[in-house]
Formats: sequence, C-alpha cells, structure tokens
Amino acid sequence: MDTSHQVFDISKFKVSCGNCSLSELCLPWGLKQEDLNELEKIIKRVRPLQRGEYLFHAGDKFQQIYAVRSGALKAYKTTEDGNEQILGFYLPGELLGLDAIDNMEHVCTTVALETSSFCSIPFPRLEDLCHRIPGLQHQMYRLMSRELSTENESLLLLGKKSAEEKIATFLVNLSTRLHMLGYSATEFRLPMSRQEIGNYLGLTVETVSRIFSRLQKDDLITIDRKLIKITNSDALHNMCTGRKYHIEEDSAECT
Amino acid sequence: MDTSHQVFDISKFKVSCGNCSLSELCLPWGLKQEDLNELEKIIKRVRPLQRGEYLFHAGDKFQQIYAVRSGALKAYKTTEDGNEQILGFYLPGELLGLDAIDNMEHVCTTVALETSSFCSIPFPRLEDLCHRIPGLQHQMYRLMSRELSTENESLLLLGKKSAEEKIATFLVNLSTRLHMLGYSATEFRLPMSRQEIGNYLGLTVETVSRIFSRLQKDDLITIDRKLIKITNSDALHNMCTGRKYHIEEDSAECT
DNA sequence: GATTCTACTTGATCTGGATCATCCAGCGTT
DNA sequence: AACGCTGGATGATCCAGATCAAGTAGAATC
Repeated sequence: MDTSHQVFDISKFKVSCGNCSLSELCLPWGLKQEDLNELEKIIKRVRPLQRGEYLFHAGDKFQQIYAVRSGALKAYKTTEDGNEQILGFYLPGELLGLDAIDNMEHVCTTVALETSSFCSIPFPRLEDLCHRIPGLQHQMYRLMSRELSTENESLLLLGKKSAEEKIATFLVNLSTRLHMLGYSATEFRLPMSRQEIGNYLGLTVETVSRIFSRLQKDDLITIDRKLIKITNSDALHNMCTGRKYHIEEDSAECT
Repeated sequence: MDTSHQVFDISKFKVSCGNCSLSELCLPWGLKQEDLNELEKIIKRVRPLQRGEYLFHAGDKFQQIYAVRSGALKAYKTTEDGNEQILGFYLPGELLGLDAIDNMEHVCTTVALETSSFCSIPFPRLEDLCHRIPGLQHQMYRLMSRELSTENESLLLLGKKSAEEKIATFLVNLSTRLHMLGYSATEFRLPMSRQEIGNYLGLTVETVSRIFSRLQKDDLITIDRKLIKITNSDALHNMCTGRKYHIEEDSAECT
C-alpha cells in the first residue's frame, strides 16, 4: 500500500489493543471489552525508532512504560569505567521501563537493534486505571513477576553455565520467544551482533564466534551471517543443561 | 521477659505495622493510619524458622508473599543437573515470593540462614486491598520495581566483574543494607558460608577464601570466621568498580 | 569495479580462576 | 582430653575462555 504521499503523523493512529496480535502476551491479556476500551484511551503509539535510536536513557525521568509492537531492542547499563553491560533483549509484546518505578527514573538505556515501533502508556494514568480494573492490576503484577523470573533465569545463566551452555540457552530462548510470536522456531534472523550476544552472556566476540562455528560443524545449527537455522533442536536443548548431545564420546566424534 | 511456661502460639500475636521498625522499608511505606489498619488485618506472623528450615520450595503453590522480619535467608534454584544457584540473600524488610505471581507457583526455594521470622500476606487479599488503597498498590509496584533493579545490578555483577570486584561489591552491598537496618556498616556477621557467597557470585569457595585473605592482608578488612570488619571503606568501594585502591603500584606493595 | 569499512572468523598464546590435594582450627561428642 | 567433623585456608597444577593478532567476506561509498 502506498502511503508515501501523505504526512506520517503517528499520533493520529488509534491504538486498538483488541485487534493487536500481541494482546495475548501484552498488557491487555484477560481484559473484558469495556476495560480494553478504557486502556486504549490512555495508550499512544510513539514514533518508530530506526536502528541505533534510543527509546530512553539511564537517568531519564520515568513517565511512560513502553510495549514493543515490532522490532527488537537491547537494554543496557553503563558501568563507571565506561563499559556496557547488556541486561536483556526485548521483542514484541514485552514491556520496557518497569524497573524505573521505584526511583521514578530509568536505570538502564534502551536502544533499537532494528526498526521498531512501540506503544507508550503514561504510568500515573495506568496506575489509576489499574485501580478501577482489577484485571489490569493483576496483569501488571503478572508481567512484573514474569520479568523477575526471567532475570532469575539470567542469573543462573551467567553464574553457572559454560560458554557453550550459555550460547545454546540463548538460542533456545530466542527461538522460543519468536515462536510464541508466531514466527518459525527453527529459522530466524538474529537482531543483535555477535559482540552484543557476547556482552550479554559475559563472553567475548571471539568465543561466541568460535562456538557458533562449532555448533555448525556439529550440525546443530546452520549460520549464514545473521540467519540462524536450528537443525538439531533436541541436541541444542540438551546442551542448555550441559548434557552430552552425542550418544558416545568416541563414536560421534568421527565426521 | 519469661514466656517459657506458656504455649507459644505465634498466630495470637497481633501484627502491628505501625510499630514495626521496618515499616519504612517494607510494604506499609507511605500509608495512612487507617490504611495501615486495613493492611494489618490481613497480615499474619508465621512460625519462625531455624537455620536450614525452608520457607517455601520451588514448585510450591503460591498463596502468600512473605516479608522478612528478622534473620536472613537465601533464595536459590536447583538446576537440572542437581546444582544449586543462589539468586540472592534476603534481609529484614525485604519481600519474598514476588516472582511467583506469574505462574502462581514458586520458582525458587527459600531457606533460613539463621533463626528468622516473617510476616505472611495472602496475595489475593493483598491484591484486593491494593484496589482500595492506591498507596499500597503503588508501594507494591515500587517494591517489585526495586527488585528488578537489584537483579539488574546482579547481572552486571556476574557478567562484567572480576572475582575481586565481585567480592568487594558483595561486601559493600551487604554493609549498605545492614546500615539501612540500623546496624553498623563497618562491622557485621556474615549470615552465609563462604561456599554460599561463592555460589552466588559464580566463584569457588577457594577463590572466595583467597580473596578474603588478600583483602585482609591489604588492610581493607579484618576477618574472624564470620565476623567482618571493614577497615578501609574507600578502598573497598573503589575496588567494586575495578579502580586501583593503592596510589602507586610499586610504592604501595611494601607491607 | 576498486576501495574502504565493519562485522565476523580463525589461529596462537596467555591467565584468572577452577580443580585437586592437603592442612588447619574450632567445636560438639564421648 | 582425645576424636571426629565441618567449614575454611592455602599451595600446586590445569584449563576454559580471554587476549592478541591476522585474515576474510559483505555491504556501502566512490
């Protein structure tokens, strides 16, 4: 469809959670139609971001929470010595900024990894609405609770797993989330660089690269630049928990 | 006071958030007296736990959240290969179980590191109350948000820091939290073993032990078994971010 | 279609922290 | 007071992953 001849004023678009394919994953989950209408009134779309553009910075005043509509982002903190630690990657349906409620300022920086669009929800109005809509309050608790569990998993990932296990877990996790969004679980494009994967997992680029190569050599995955194809899902899943993926050490090593 | 001759029925104790020294850190923060009364009605004390007793297990049905009144706990996950990953240590005023809201079952196991007491709050009733008391809802969001920030910090800790930086950060963090509770920031008892510190930080006991010894040799701390005394707080703080704590490499190395 | 740039790959070497192996100190038992 | 027992300290060695150092393949620019 051709929209190039008209001015693009995103705020004119009415947000329709009811028609949104993400509503099952996102804030509106479990709401009645009348409550949905209320929610839609306070939600706005914001201007889409291009790769490299920031949604918010650490230290920014907290006013909105954001829901990813499309695209992908990373959230990171900058350490005092100027290094960056990536805290997580965000895909459609996921909420951003929840960790800012406590101090009313953002604690991490979020930047688009590819062209991405968002809904923004003014937090004070959301809080107010939660008041009148029990289901919405409950969903907020659920989503915050889920993020806590996710971060628990990340702690386990960073604390206990070997480089190989980290990469396998990372791929399986991404695959699962993409699958929930209706994409293929076995064939997808990595929205982030090797550098960023390494940073997130506490590994160097070189290690990430080497392990990708090894996984490919062992026929668990196929890689073409950013394109990943999982060719032996069972083996990859086993690798997440450190279990051996070949039947016998000696018989499987022969090419 | 002598209570040894009477049956100890903890549920008979009326909970009084208004008089609780932790109320500024805990759920009641910012509530009006009348709202406090409402909250007090649904909060119960539970039987204190001895060292090694469990508050809840991963997989348990989620019904209550718990506030630590006294003592200390660890929360951990058991990996599929039977290992334990400690996710955090909890001190008075901190809430337990918030990560269970999403799936309505606990995702980690919590166990007392020393004799500890708790308040329990039935979550459905709390949710209901949050409805009627805006301040309480807000405080719930704040506390969950704070836990998200805390976990962010832990990710940074595990992902980027060296063993020495991890230990320093761990000690400073503990010191800060104890200080907020009114205890000394420079002299305290570690409620957990070296093993547990290592597990939490992604290090082995041996490394923890070695670094404790080194910190002592360099006069940053004094250790006697579980008793820690921070003798050079500035240096310890600097160490958290990897900055050098001695003026010059060569001049400071002389004992 | 040559040139630069950037993200990635691959090899060689190094090292922080793990692993293995004792040893030790405090403390509850008998 | 002797005896285990448990948690912690310390030394020797090892190795996974970091660091250093090239090389390469696509995409973007000229």
